Amino acid sequence: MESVRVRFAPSPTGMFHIGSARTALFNWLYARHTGGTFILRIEDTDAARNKPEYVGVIFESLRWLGLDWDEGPQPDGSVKGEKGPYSQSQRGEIYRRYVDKLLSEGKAYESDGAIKFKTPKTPITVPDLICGDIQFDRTNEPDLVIQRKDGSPVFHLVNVVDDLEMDVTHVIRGEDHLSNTHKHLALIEAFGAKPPRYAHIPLILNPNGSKMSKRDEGSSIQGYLEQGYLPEAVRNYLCLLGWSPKDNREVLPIEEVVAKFDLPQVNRANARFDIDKLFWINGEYFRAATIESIEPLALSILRRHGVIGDDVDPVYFRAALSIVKEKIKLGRELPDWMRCFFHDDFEFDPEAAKKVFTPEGLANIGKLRERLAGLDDKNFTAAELEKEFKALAAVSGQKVGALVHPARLAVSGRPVGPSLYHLLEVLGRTRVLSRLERAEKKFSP
RNA sequence: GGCGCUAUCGUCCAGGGGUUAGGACGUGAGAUUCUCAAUCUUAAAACACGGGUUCGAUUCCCGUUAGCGCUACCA
Repeated sequence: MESVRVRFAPSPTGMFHIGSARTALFNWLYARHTGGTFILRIEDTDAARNKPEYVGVIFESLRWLGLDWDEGPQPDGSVKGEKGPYSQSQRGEIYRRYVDKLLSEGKAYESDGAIKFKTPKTPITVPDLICGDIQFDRTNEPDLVIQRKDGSPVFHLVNVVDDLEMDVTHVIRGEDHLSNTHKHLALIEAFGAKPPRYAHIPLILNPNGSKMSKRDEGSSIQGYLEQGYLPEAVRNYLCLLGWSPKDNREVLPIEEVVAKFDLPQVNRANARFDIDKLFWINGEYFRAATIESIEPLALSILRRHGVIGDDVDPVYFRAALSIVKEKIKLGRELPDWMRCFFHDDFEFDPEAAKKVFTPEGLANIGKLRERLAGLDDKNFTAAELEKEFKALAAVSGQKVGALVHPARLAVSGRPVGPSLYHLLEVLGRTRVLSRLERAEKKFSP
């Protein structure tokens, strides 16, 4: 049995589409499952749309998703693999050779300056690992342009030639190519070569069922990166679009997907993109993540939003992050939740202030301040603070919530947040006491 | 228009000739908690339609409809 060789062949257009990400993922999964080779090839034949510098977007997106490739151009400028070059813009000579071969054998001809391939008009069967055998009646199939008037080769030609030259054994690609595959098979036959196996995976659609295009909301991988999604979560979600572990589980480690993944069980129906489910999966990963693993993400988002600068006390930062992390699902929520740890000049939620900073609420803040002032720095811990709150509630005959809510708003400006006792501990005695006093003065009539 | 693919809760995914058609997200209700999140309990929610085949079809076959794709000197 020959070793599996699959390829992912994106165009450097400047954005990395979520559908491309899934195609790359399924290729990668199949390569890793079979112990085969995953090739990255750059399809940059369309000079008008592609820019060399955009190749970096492809590298970054693949690496962010954890999809490593065995052959192809590398981010450091080197090239791995013996079947290169891996950018189509550098393979012009190879394509010309194939076109000449067709020309000299009378299988192609010139027409208005372009070169056309004489498409056979007989029926053909396209065998597909996911969709099964599909028949195409080619009686009315027009001849295929394989080289433009300007001498550049078209997609169908380069795609087929590259797959042949790179010894690709399995072509795993979007279903939008299914109806094109008979053309590729015809070309391969004309070259006298053995075709790869094909597997067409269904498309990702918008929530409304339309095709997800570049401009659609949520179609760009960079968008997820910027919003603070975790790559493992995005990857996990993508695995579930068209594939299933069949045991009703949703969150599962990639190693397990690699072990179980196979082509015949890939679903044949298009899937709609469900951002709510991705959000939920991200929350699962977020909560399970260690502080160390999300710290870089948190630092970069908070810096980008001006919540912190370059000099942050790492111990204080981690303490704050660890109590906030339990409450949120997405990195993007961090700035709002963490501002109060690093800034005194926060706004008070006006609605909450109206509701909580009542005369009673403010009186409670005063009582709290007196009571908490009795604690020293060493005793300013969540456990001790909880005791104090409960004791004060007991002596004043109130529910502890009557103390908690004004206190939270006074120290953070927000009606929601992490566990209050932990919040107070992390903020520390000095900040807490001065903020309690400030709120008391500011909101007293 | 022609050709191709597809069709199970709103969405994603199981299932499969006889099932109370299962799980997850989301939604509703309740419990718990200092808020929120989480967690727990619970509810509503689907086999597109019409013909066959069969004792029996959501499952197999055909058709219809709908969605998507291809039909470029785009990829």
